[in-house]
Amino acid sequence: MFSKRQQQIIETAIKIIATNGIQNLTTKNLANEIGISEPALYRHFNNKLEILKAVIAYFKIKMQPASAKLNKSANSLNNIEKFMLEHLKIISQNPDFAKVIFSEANFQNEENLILKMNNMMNQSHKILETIVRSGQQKNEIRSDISSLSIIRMVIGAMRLLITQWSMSGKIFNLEIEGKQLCSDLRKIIVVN
Amino acid sequence: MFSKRQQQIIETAIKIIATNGIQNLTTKNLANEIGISEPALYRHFNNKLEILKAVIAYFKIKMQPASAKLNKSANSLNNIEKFMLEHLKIISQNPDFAKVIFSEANFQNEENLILKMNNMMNQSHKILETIVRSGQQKNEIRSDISSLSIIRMVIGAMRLLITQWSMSGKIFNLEIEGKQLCSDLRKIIVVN
DNA sequence: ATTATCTTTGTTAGTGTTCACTAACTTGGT
DNA sequence: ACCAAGTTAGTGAACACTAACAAAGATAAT
Repeated sequence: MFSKRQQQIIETAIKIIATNGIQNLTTKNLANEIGISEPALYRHFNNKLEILKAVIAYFKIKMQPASAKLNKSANSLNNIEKFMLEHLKIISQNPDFAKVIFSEANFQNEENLILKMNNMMNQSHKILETIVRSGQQKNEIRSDISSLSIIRMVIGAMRLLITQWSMSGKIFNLEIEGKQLCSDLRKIIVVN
Repeated sequence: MFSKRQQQIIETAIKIIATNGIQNLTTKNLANEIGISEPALYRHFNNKLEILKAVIAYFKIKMQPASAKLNKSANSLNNIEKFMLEHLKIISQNPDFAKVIFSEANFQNEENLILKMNNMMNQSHKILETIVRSGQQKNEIRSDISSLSIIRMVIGAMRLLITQWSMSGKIFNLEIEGKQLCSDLRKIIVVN
């Protein structure tokens, strides 16, 4: 899909956005950071927008394993736990992702980028929705609260946790804190 | 605090950010939208950064009433509900806020702006923390889950709801959907 | 094995456009 | 007469991107 050089450009772009903000992602900074000239970038991407699109596609590829590991037949509470922890693990291993991934607003000016970003997010939501719904049917998850609310709590809390981790300068262990959040979420949605 | 003209500049800046993204907040667009010349802006703010600082200060002023209405002696669950609904009400009445308020990443390049934005957010968190802690002490809120997790669920779910509302083009009623989320949150944290 | 050709990937130097901001002047109210 | 708040015209710097050329490696003909 992406050549070695393209991957290097994408990863460097992510690094720049994460450390200095998207305003500092200029062709000049990007080329300097890699150690090539500006026009060399255009041998690998048609324009800057294509680079941003590639960044989003790159996220998608990297995040896919988090959902792939789910086993639909397993206990739904365990699946939610796995869903959360796998996501947190990937973010934890790719710290630069955190700052970029929740800054949808940064891509606001380009219709296509918003759509791509939203699609990526919605994909995760839909997977979680399937788990929650089946959990409620199997009477593993309480049904006196709407599945939509549960999804909003799970994803909302998870995203906030990641944001807090990123904003704090990663002073706490994301996966450990995630496990605490996970077990608390489990307690409140489980059927007694 | 802010003169009439300054307020107009701030509100127009928010409008531009909300509709076209922060990349389109240029002195030219801002001046054109107001109907004055670019240099006229500089009669009211020293530079563009001061305008962005004013935008954040403006949010702070507008959001304050949401916390001011809380009654510390009241039932903590009612207080949480009021906390959420008052916030949603203000966002609902100022739809442009939504797109700007959660785009902290946009201000990433300016140290001071991040700090100001974070302070604003943390203020809300601390107020909610006080409510939750006292609710657990009064045995109105269950204590087998950490207050931190509860705060993350409440604020996380609320922020996600606002994001979804904003991203969807406001196709649903934020306050009605908020009430549903609120009552579900209440059910799961209440002591039975 | 050597030479010729093509393709890929890089370079230097420069384009027009847009940016935030300024100098200097004007107008209108007190 | 003064001062706040506007104007026109223009600044240098930074932006994404391009034209033209150079080097190096792979392929293929001699």
